[in-house]
Amino acid sequence: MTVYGLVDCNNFYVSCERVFNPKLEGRPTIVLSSNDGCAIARSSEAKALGVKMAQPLYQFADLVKQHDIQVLSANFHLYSDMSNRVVQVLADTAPSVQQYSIDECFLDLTGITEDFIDFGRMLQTKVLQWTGIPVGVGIAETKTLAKVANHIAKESAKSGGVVNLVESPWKTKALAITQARDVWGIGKQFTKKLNRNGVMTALDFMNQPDGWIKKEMGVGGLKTVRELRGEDCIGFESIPKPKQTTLVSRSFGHEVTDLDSLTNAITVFATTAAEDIRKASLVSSTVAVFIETNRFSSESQYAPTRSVDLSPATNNTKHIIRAAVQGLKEIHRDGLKYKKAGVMLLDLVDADHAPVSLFDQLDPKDDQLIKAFDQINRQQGPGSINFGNAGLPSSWQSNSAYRSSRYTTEWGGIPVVKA
DNA sequence: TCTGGGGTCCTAGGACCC
DNA sequence: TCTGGGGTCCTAGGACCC
Repeated sequence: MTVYGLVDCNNFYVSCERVFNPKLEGRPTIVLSSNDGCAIARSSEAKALGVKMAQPLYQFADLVKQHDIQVLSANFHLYSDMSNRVVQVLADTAPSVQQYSIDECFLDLTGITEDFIDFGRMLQTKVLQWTGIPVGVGIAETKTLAKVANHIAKESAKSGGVVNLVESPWKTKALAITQARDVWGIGKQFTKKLNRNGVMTALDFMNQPDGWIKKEMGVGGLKTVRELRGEDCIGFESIPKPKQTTLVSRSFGHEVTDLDSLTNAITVFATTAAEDIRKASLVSSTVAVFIETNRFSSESQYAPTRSVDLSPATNNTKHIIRAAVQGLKEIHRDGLKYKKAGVMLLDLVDADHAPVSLFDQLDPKDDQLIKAFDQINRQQGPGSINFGNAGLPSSWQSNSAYRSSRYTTEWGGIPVVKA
């Protein structure tokens, strides 16, 4: 039997900000999504004031004023660096770690001989001490149950942030106090369907017949219910699977109409996406580009996507930009106001196992060029050298009015201690 | 005025084949 | 009016996650 731990950072982005700005401690604080759109992280104080997850800023601007809520733009360089530090501490401490998201890790605790609660508390203390990030820990026989345990750990002050459901007499109680909508794998649509049928709690859900669940929720629903019953259906993966797609997209700070500005944005996105897959030693055989008018506007919408084949499969910025810009030209229509755009790289495969066609013509200079490109940007800093017009000032830049420093990833951002 | 970004998996249905 | 039956493969879209 496997024992799973789930370590989840509390209000992760807010906690990262607090590490470097202790004045935020105890004050209602939120972090906004890119373009300063919605609240994507809320301190407990902000939650208590009624700020909802993913709520647009303009909808609670009054609350911000009334209660002096501290508002920050997202600083993903900082968060992903802090995330790596947390994962590192866990990896040094637990037998095996699987990073699940920027703020969550599953642990394989099989074989741990000491008391699980004690082990959880030790992890909590160590992560807090070494990184400054507070975490909660849930422990159980399946990942889905570990998620339940973690959820309870967050809600219940008594737990001190650590809950163990392994062979626990409280398991049934735990499932009875967990709402169906809080179960991992049950989202908005399924919650509606379940509630309509009188299924309100995780326990209710667990007691539904398999046939009904399969019919209403497919094989995914079946997996979830079995996991709740204690049957391990997902398993532990210490080696992450290579990703299959990558996406770089942004909402624009202002509406954009001209093809030049869109070309600039698409060039920047394609550059980032290509760098992304080069780092992972992957190549793509399809690039897809999309543009969108404002989807919240009452005016008619236009949101086309165009895929362009790359042959041979590549991670070369030059080829990827060329394909993306070609796609953009095919879908761009004059006279529309665009609010968002993006570049996707699809069908990613390992660069060493890339399919090669008989008719592909490879230019050895391309390879040298991209190596030099990466080297210059590594030595001189990101964006020192660019393809096309990617380095020019642009009219589409996303809003980011309240961003903190890149404390841990840029020389200029390192905090200074004044004597 | 203002509304995120980045992923995964599953399924239904069409195209195509014999 | 009537209109094979299966297979496979691909894609779009819907559900979920953080």
